[in-house]
Amino acid sequence: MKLESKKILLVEDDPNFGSILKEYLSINGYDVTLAKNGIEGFEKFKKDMFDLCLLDVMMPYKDGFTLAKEIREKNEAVPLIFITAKTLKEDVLKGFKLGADDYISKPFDSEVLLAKIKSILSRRVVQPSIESEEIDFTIGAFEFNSKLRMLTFTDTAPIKLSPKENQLLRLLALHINDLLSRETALNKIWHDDNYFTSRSMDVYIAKLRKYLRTDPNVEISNIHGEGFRLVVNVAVE
Amino acid sequence: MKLESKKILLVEDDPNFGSILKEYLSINGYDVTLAKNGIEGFEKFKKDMFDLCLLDVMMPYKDGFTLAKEIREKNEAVPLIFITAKTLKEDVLKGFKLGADDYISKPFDSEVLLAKIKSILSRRVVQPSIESEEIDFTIGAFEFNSKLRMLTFTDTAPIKLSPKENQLLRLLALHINDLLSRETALNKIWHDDNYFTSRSMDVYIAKLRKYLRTDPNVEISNIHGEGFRLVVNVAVE
DNA sequence: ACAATGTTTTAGTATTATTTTAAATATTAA
DNA sequence: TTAATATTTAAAATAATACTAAAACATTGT
Repeated sequence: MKLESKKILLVEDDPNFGSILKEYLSINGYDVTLAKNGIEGFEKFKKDMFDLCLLDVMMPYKDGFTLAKEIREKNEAVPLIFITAKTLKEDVLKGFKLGADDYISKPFDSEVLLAKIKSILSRRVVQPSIESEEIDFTIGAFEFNSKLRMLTFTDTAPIKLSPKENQLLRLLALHINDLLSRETALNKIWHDDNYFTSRSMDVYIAKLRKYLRTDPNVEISNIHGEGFRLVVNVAVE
Repeated sequence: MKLESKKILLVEDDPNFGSILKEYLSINGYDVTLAKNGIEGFEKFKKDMFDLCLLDVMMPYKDGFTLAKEIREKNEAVPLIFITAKTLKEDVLKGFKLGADDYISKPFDSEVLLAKIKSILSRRVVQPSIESEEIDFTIGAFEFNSKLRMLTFTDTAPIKLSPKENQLLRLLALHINDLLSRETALNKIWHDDNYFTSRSMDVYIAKLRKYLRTDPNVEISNIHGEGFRLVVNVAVE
């Protein structure tokens, strides 16, 4: 086991197949954690940091898609590869919509899987994991806790944000006073960039603007054709 | 949503299949260039910048792998997807070894291909091809931020620039005190050099002149028959 | 399973921003 | 002087965004 080996979370309910695959990947230099169902998979995911997740789609209790959704809520960047028994087109597309990087159908050639994993990991720039840990933000007179999804204005009752409102405000806050491109936001939050997701995003921008109106020094300004900018005006004496 | 569509190079020798696929991708918002063999493909690759290449493996004269190798020599980052007629394991592995991001075997479902393309493009880290010093400019008494498209004159409210105004001012600023030829500007911004785009550019020159009038030491001067020059006069004591 | 509640998408209309075209006038080079 | 090139303004054409309300979907608790 190399010192800096990449960590893979493998969630697979078939114990036989699971342990063989784990063994194979380990031999090839990966640090593999095996979970035998979606529930256990999510537990392990929360406890540790992984470079890639390999998720079986068909599992009892909690299927791979549901698990993927939960994982995406915690981490929008970790690469996901789905393992599907049958190559059902709907399943494949559903996977991509959830932000999959790839899928592979059983039975598959282990060398091919290995090549895919390598390809995906090699192309990824190591994300400054800080981004996934930024939780608290100060936006003008607001305090925003993205973990609790709460936006608080000085001693008034906090506003509860919906998941999408929260993700969008968080992205804006991470780029405060700077451009957050439509493309980035759509890819990170909606995992798709088209006319409809774009309209949907506009609706959320309108909602956030409404919340943020309480402080006149805070605004979300549009950069036509590019994206949005969360601006905090500093009062000048 | 048609601003800045992603450019795809499609290299496919079957003219029928090629044009259908090109049409399909175009409808879905991509700017597709079709080359009918590896030689033509490489020519086109050298002439332009692409966001992704779709390469058929089996082609006369120069196969997809050879082409991929040449492309990789020029550009080690551009995503490659191979289209293989047969799913020969050796071929697939060879593709990955050459730095493929994915492969897809004929016949394939076009929606799945589209999902893969989206996934790959959305995950690629937007390489900061623009150096940070190429974002901020000082033009006389102005500060110009080309990322936020803002032109600021000492403590007055910043002027928001439109995309074209912004691109043009940026090009002028990059060539400050030097000639920016009409041809260069038209090709870089309008991607076309004809009578009408030239008139359009004149309109933008007029707009920029209006903005820049605030500082009498800054001017855009014309070089008849050649182009324009952004001049900053240094005050002489 | 059901209703109640919350969330997200879709749809429609209004508004605003941007780009191109047109036209009238001015300037320059030869 | 004259043909080509440049300058400007205004209007027309196109495209992107704002916002609201309703529909569709999902979640939760009973």
